[in-house]
Amino acid sequence: MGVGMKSIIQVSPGVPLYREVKRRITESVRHGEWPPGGAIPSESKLCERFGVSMGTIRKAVDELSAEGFLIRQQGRGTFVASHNQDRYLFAFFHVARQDGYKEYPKVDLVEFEKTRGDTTAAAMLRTEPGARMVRFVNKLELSGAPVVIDEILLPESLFPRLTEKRLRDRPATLYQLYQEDFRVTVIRTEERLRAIKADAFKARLLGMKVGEPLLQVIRVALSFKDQPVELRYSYVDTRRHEYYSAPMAAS
Amino acid sequence: MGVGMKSIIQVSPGVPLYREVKRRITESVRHGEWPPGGAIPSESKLCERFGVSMGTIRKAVDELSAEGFLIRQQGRGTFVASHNQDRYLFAFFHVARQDGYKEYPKVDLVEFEKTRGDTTAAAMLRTEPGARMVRFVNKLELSGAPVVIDEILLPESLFPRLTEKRLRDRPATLYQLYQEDFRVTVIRTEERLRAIKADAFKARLLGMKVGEPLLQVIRVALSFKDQPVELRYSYVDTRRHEYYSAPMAAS
DNA sequence: CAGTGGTCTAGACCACGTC
DNA sequence: ACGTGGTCTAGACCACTGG
Repeated sequence: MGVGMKSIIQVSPGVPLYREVKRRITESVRHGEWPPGGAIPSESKLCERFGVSMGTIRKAVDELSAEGFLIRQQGRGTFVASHNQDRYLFAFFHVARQDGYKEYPKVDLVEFEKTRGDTTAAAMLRTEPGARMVRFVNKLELSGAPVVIDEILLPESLFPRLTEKRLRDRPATLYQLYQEDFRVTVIRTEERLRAIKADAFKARLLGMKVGEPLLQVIRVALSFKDQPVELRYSYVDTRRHEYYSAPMAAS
Repeated sequence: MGVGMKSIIQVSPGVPLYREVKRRITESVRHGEWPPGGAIPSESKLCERFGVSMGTIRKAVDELSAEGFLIRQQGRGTFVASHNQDRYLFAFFHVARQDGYKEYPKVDLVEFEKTRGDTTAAAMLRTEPGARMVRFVNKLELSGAPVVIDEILLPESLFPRLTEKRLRDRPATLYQLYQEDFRVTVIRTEERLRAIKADAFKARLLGMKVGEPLLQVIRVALSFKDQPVELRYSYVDTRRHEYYSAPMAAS
């Protein structure tokens, strides 16, 4: 049938239709039309809505679901990914025991303050230098023993009125809290790793000697359009645990 | 048109056609019909060959190219990924200077022996315990200073007659050597990381003090069907460099 | 059973590379 | 001009989920 009838939606020349469909779907989610965890319209409904054919809808939804943003379930529908789901419990937590056993950590808030980001933090979070930040430190225990310290920096502009109390209420995961309380959805992360010596503060919290090796993970969490939303320094005691890197594909 | 005419290729019920097409394409590459770096037949040719429609071919090639196994180039054709390409130089080398500068390391072979794998190595490489292995150690220099030590274990069954001389000839990358000399193609890797103390051997090679923190990367390289083909222990001096983890998607 | 996503077809035109 | 992959259409049947 070739190009067929004209589509309802307009795109600049050179922009594929399915990209515009992807953009519109993410827009609708961001604007709250379809909440995290909820279903989006069926593929045939989306055809009508956007005036494009099934194949185009499928290509758009295929990619969004490969990016982890939508979740398809045959026979049920397509859902907006939510951090409030089992599948997310270990998606961003990569520490496991050396024998491979994975468990979810018990989290304790040990510090909380409002501060201003230094130049490094401002650069990594793409805020102006000296922007207001929320800074807090969590201690993570596995099988009752402390294994990880997380130092977390959030731009206050994205997380207004985040309180110490809210963090002490033990949200299932931080990224779920970001999503539900602040409509900030973490899509992916970038990480850099180093081996460092434990300082007095970390050694005390982790029950190790000063100077012992510690795995440092510098993580930037990114939302839509690669906007950085969280800077996190993790310190992992790898005497009995390991850090699992995501599988590296050849591409 | 619905199910249309019957396809030439047969599949067990429940196995999608495009999966069978994927399997056949990888088979043809593995059997040497289309060499790494070479072009595979055009999509229309593949339609005839497999007796399926373009859409099905495209879905198969889409996935193989997302897995990094094929490379599409509009207007030119589709090629079998080869480790002998610029894009691969940093695909599996994740160490960069702290300011983000990336360079390709100068490699020196410092040990080479034929040995037998211990139980750990045998388990990770899925060989029988005590299988013959080739073991060698490389020292990697960046900007003239040693930064990484690689200890590499290969099952001799996959790499027969690999000689010390061949490794000293400075192949562009090891994975290129595996591919060209032994038809072993690395598709992806799995990595686990720890922070450890430098021992005397590593401290000497890296020009650091014994006991200084060192990043250990335990990597298993996998080929088709997730067959493990290489076990590598990397030790990275992260005083001036960092280890970049692959981006973590939400899925 | 009706509705969803999953697979598949047989075409068409477009954008790009090469000659 | 020609062949490649990239996009898109308008359908069809299949497999699964839920009432």
